[in-house]
Amino acid sequence: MPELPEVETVVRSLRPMVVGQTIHEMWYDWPRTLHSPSPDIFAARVRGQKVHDVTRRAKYIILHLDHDFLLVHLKMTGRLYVLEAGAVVPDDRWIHVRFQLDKGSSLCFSDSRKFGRIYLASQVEHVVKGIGPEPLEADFTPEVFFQRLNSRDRALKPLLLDQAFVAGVGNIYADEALFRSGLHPLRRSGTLGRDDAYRLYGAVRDALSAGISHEGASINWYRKPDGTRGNSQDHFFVYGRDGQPCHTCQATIEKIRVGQRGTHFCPRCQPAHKGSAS
DNA sequence: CGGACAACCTGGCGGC
DNA sequence: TGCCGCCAGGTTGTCC
Repeated sequence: MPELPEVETVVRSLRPMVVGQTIHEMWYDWPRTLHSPSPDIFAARVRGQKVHDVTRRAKYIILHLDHDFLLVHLKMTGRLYVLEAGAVVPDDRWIHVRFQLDKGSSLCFSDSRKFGRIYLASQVEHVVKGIGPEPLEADFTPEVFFQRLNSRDRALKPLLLDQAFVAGVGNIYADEALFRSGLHPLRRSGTLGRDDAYRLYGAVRDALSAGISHEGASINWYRKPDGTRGNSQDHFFVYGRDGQPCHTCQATIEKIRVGQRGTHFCPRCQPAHKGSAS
């Protein structure tokens, strides 16, 4: 579910609520959510540690503690939010982990599909391994992107979804970025010229930035930590718009399968290329 | 290296 | 209303 914009929105919302608070106790009812260390060790080790910052790397939410990093990956349906003491308890039967904070407040991890994972590690790198560049960071330049694209020969859609290639892009923003670039999802990465690559570079960054400015997309499960919805879904060009007219050219948006993932594109704005398989 | 597919899980929705 | 199959924002491991 959550991609870079959604995770970034959660991080920004959570940071002022949990920084400075201490984790006093941990409760859980689905052991597999606690990836590592094992639940009993996890609980003992996290107890008493204070939260100093909340940041993001790729789609991981990172809580900086006294001696460790607490990492949360929301996967498809995970939610992370703070419940203040005395607050109206939400009707949420999918809470699987709770961290008791100061003055009766708690940090809740809810996840209906139970794909989400929580880690406790002394180094972020022990958990986040082999991840590609952050697309919104300064060291990610259009020339670097061009070189990376040309060093591979893969359809653009699955390549953008590959976290080792570029961090944080998921199914929604991959489709949105490809539309913004005018490139077909099946176009082979090795066939891109410098101009194409630079255009895609800008499109990826613009799509992600727009997602952040709209506080993420709430299509189904995603909610901001305060329980409200993001608005990014109201600004999509192609995702979920199959059968509807393209905002740019009025052609009908199509949906195909690429690498087992639903893929939306405009057949007129993103024409097939001799270098693509369709 | 790239592609296909199964797993991990549950809920919502469309179709009959 | 009930049941069934399909779909879903992610990632990992296996096999070819």
